[in-house]
This record gives sequence, structure tokens and C-alpha cells, in this order.
Amino acid sequence: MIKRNTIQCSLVLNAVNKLKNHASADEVYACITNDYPNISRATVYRNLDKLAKTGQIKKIEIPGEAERFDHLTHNHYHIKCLQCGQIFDVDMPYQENIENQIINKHGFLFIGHEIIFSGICPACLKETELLH
Amino acid sequence: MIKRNTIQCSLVLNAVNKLKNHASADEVYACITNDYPNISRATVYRNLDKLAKTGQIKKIEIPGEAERFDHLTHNHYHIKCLQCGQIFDVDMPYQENIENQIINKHGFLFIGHEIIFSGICPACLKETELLH
DNA sequence: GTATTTGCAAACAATTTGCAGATAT
DNA sequence: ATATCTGCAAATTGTTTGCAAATAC
Repeated sequence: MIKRNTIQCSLVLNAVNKLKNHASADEVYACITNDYPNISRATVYRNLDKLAKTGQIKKIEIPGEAERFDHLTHNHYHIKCLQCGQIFDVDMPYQENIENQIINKHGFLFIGHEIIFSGICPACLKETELLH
Repeated sequence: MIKRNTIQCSLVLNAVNKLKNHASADEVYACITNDYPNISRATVYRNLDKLAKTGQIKKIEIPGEAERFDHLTHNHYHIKCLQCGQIFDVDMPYQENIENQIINKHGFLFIGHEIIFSGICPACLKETELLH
């Protein structure tokens, strides 16, 4: 698993950093093809995975959706707007000790956790208000 | 969205209740085809969705995986074993007030949340120990 | 020089959809 | 009687893979 510096890999990293908001592989691909139309989708996927593994970006897995990739690599939570489907960061302290609340009768080893909120984003709320 | 009582729908409900442990659509399909080989996969999917909407079963969405369906319909959390990939229930009180910890500067409406833990299940832990 | 990485196309898995015929009410 | 539901096959979506050629080191 040696790491080479390829043009494609930096293009992927730059795209994620530029897109910022939880870009999907497809959005990253589209972003790159603007300037570099010959890159392959497979290469984008492979590099997203590699960058996530080396911790340079963060893979966010949202149930029932395409994977997303985040330029913010620290632990944080997300909310999905049930109306527009967008994913947003949630400003809430990371629950380091949440696992202490578990009644671990069965002897699991707990390693980490994800919290995904659902709700309505401000823009969609506003839109709903306007309908009245 | 009227609801008819079809044989297929009760077959799906019974299969979920019988399988118990977070069955995937495919497992439900396989379970039914034992006794009723002509049912269509599409019908299984359609009825799983319908039953989830009417609250008779619970849809569990695990990131990066096929959807699963649970006979337990109350709110509860899950842990995914990173080794064997199985999903287990987590015995932990439902965090009714977790949303109070959010610094909601932007005016989101929070509706619900999911927590998915990751770790190693007892069986896999035991297996790892045996290797030494 | 050689092992990694790429691009392509094809494979894949999970799920959805269009449609004509079957069925519950 | 008729609107919903089913089965089938094809379509879709997101992602992975096999392989030969390209490239980084």
C-alpha cells in the first residue's frame, strides 16, 4: 500500500477541499472533469478511498445514499434535511463517553459511533412558511 | 395509499417477524421463496416499504449497506461488527434529549436521530483470542 | 526497472419502475 | 367494477473489478 503522488490523486484532494460540503463521488468527478476531462470515474473512487484511509479526507456514510466525502476530518455529526436531502454539519460536542451509557451485557467491544440527525433545514423551513 | 390484504404482504410481515435479526430484503425474499417460490423480489421490496410506512416493521438504514428490516418497532440503536458485518441491537436508553446539546445557530428543525456504533461482537472477539 | 496507478469497459449489488394481467374489496 | 397489487424484465444508481498500457519513483 505504497503511496505515489499522481496528478489524479491531488486533483481529487483539491476537488474535495474546494467543494467543501460533503461532496459525493459523482460531484467530485464532475468538478474535476471541468479542467481535466479524461479522468476516469474509477480513479476518482479509488483515490477517494485512499485519501480517506490516509486520513486526508473523511468518508461520511449516510444510510440509503451515495457516500460523501468531507474536507473536515475531525469527528462531528450530520443532519439530513428530509425535504431537500442535503447534508449539513451539526454543531454539537462529540460524545466521547456515549458508550458508557450502554448496558453491555454481551461483551461487545465498542470502537466508535455515528449520529445522523434528520430534520428540516432553514431554507426548506422558510420555503414551507411562504406557502401560507 | 389504500391498503389491501394480499397474501404476499402477510408473507413478508411473517418473514420479518420470523427472521427477527435485522433481515435484509434479500433474506426476507429467500425466506419466503422456500414456501412460496413464485413471489417476486419487487413485491417483497414494495411490501417491506409499505409495512415500514404503516409502522408494522422498522426500516433500519445502515450506511454503506443494504437496508434492513426489524420486527422491533420501538426506537433503539445498533452496532455493526467491523469483523463479521452483522448488526446487533444496543441496549441503551433512547436519548430523547440529545438534540438539546446542539448549538442550533442556524435554525434547523430537528426531527429524529439514529446512532450507529461500530465495534467487534463477542463471537468475533472470541475468535480473535483463539488465534493466540 | 518495476510496482503502482490509470482508463476503459464490463460486472456488480441493491433497488426501482413500466406495464399488462391478476386480485381484493 | 375498478383501483390496487403482482410478476416479470428491464432500467437505474452507486460502486467495484480485470486488464493492458502509462507512469512515478
